Amino acid sequence: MSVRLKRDFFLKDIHIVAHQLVGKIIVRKFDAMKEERFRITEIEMYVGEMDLASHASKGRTKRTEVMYSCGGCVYVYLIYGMYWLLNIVTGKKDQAQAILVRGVEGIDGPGRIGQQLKLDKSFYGENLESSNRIWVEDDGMLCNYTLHPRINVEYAGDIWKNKLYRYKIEKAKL
DNA sequence: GCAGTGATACAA
DNA sequence: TGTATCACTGCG
Repeated sequence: MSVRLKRDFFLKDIHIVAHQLVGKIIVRKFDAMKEERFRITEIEMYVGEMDLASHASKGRTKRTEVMYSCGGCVYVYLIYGMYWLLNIVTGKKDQAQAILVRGVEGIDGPGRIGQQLKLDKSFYGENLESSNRIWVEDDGMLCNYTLHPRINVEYAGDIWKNKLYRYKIEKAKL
């Protein structure tokens, strides 16, 4: 029995949402016939404007605008001209928190997830509570996870690049 | 180890 | 207008 997560799940502080999001299921409906499910195995937190690794550290721009809306929206952006990365906005309006989905079951790597889920700029700002093509479900599975530093954030300075903001599911629990 | 790739942000 | 940068991947 799988239940779609409502907006209030994402409105909590990012630290709470992140540890509850590990093991949840991303559902991507491609058309009437095709609907695929992916259990989240790895995520990273970007905790707000003060986080020097976050796009929001540069303030509000056209690209980061959706990070400033309240939780439950999708933030996608194109990186290196090739890959659409999937993020989920959390917290209250103007907190600028977002969680990068770095791995799901069967797909390792944020760029590959974007390819597999056929993401593009039209997903920018998509509402996870009401969308008919992408949402998140809870099937009740509880997962343990391990903490690690984030990847490719060398530019963020000693304090922020070393934060244990990457959550990885324990393989044994899958 | 590093090329490929193009939108974005900011300087000018 | 130009250009430096980039929350990555795949092929050496």
